[in-house]
Amino acid sequence: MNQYRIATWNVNSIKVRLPHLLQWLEQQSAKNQPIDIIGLQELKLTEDKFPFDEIEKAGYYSIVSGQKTYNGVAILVRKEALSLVTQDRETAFLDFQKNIPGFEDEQQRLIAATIHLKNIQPLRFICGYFPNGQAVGSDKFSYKLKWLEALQSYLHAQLLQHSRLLLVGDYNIAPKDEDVHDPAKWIGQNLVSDDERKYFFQMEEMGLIDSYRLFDQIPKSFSWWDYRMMGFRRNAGLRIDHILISPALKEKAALCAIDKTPRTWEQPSDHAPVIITINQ
DNA sequence: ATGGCCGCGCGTCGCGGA
Repeated sequence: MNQYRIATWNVNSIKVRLPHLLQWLEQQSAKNQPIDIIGLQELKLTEDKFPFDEIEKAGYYSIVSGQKTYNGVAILVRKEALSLVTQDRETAFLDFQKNIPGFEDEQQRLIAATIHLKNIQPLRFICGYFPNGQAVGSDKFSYKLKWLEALQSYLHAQLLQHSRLLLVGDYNIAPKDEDVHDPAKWIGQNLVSDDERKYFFQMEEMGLIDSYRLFDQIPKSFSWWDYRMMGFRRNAGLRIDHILISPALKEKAALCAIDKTPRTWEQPSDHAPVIITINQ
């Protein structure tokens, strides 16, 4: 059976992490499990500085919404996986969109495109770098909630147009206490507070499914670990990177996993990639 | 021990990250 693998990864600077990205993509291909689409977050550079050529040499087309120093998101698609009619750079990403329509924002946090892979129906792929929020009650937290509010309306409209939709990225929300290494310590804090979790649950009420929880997972599985305090070695992490899928994709989902391998490499991103496997 | 780490920028500390 044909399967496709779709991933998300907050790379925390594409300039610094390009070798890791290329190594990881190569490693997946070598296992005969190539990543067909990947959403990247926290590029921390403008589009003119994005390494399009190196990534294309590795077999991927990219589209980018970049910003100096902060934020920035991209979608990569494996050229070989593209359908015959969308094999060119110009047709690989259809209905390409940067930012949430109608939401004025300097910060580059969202990018979306429709992608036609070989032998399967088109996928609407939305990649988001949700605001961090800094601290509950801060200005940045208000911005986070406004952004989440705008995202809800956008998603509602997108779901009406696209039955096969994925929303991937760094949500900066740990939806449940099982997604938190020490829930008692984190109670009510940024990333975990009810105010932001409410939006995650609203997305689920809209029909979106947290694909990671469709499958058995090891307890205390996380996607981010603080650089400080030996977070990774102590497994003091949070699960804040997610792949939500629309109902039409639920029966097609075969697996969802976090790959901690790149987090063990020298000079890693603080986030690990999350991968969903979709049956044809 | 509530800190400790990173990446970035006209930088050699402050900010943002989560």
